[in-house]
Amino acid sequence: MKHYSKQRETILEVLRSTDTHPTANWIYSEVKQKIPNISLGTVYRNLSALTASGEILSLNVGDGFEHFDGDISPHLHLHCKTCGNIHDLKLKRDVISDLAEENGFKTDTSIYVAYGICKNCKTNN
Amino acid sequence: MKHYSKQRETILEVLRSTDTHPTANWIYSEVKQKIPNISLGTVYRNLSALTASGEILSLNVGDGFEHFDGDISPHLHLHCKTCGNIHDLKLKRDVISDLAEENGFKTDTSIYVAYGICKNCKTNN
DNA sequence: ATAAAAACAGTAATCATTACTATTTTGGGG
DNA sequence: CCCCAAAATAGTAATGATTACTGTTTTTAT
Repeated sequence: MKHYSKQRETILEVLRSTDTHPTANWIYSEVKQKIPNISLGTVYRNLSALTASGEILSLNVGDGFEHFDGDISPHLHLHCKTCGNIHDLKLKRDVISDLAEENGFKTDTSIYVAYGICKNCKTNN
Repeated sequence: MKHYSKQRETILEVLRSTDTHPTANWIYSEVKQKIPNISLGTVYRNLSALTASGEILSLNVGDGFEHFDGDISPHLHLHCKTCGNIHDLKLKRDVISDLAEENGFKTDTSIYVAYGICKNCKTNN
């Protein structure tokens, strides 16, 4: 097990303790409660490093923000255009990645985003 | 069939004539050859409108640019981290969207991106 | 033909992200 | 324990893709 800086460990903790797919800025404000003088640049740098090493996922749903996900198991992201939330749907198998591999593409990460309206928003409107 | 402005029609033509998943700026420079005084803002505005109406897809692979796709049939996007190209892989059925619908999420668009190394780059390195 | 609405060109502003710099922390020998 | 080089950090400045704004032109409906 690698040895991380306190900053990186706290960033990972914070990210893994939520399923809200937060932005860098949200993570920054959370981590700041534990490390008050942490820099926003440090948050960005560590999130980039963690993404590059495959420990977390980076997700872009087209709202102008990069979102991060501490759950790297294969799952769908359902982005509701009404409430704006990103819901998860676990997959038994990463069927899309399988398909890519069958066609000669060596995958290391796969991101799925479906856009529409979630169950909650459908029934409440 | 709706009546579009010359600008919007040209933007659609340009986008549909390529499978390179271009950026707004690339589309702008192409359309400029046909409409020399078109404004970059016009390109952005029309791409947004076309995306909102579902006539084209907006795609974000994490390179800092928004990419656009004139092909709205279900397919994977394979983003090669070596050559940077986005390759397409056609799907017979939109299995992921089906799964989302089965779970109560009403989809209108689904975007799939797999990250890795494409066939070309694998054999040439 | 005319007026209201929509789209446009051109330009200015925004702001999430990245780059930079001086300082601090870390880890490995000796 | 002490030294030094490498890595990480805090704080701040810069970047640049995208959006917003404004005055003008084009379209649409009556």
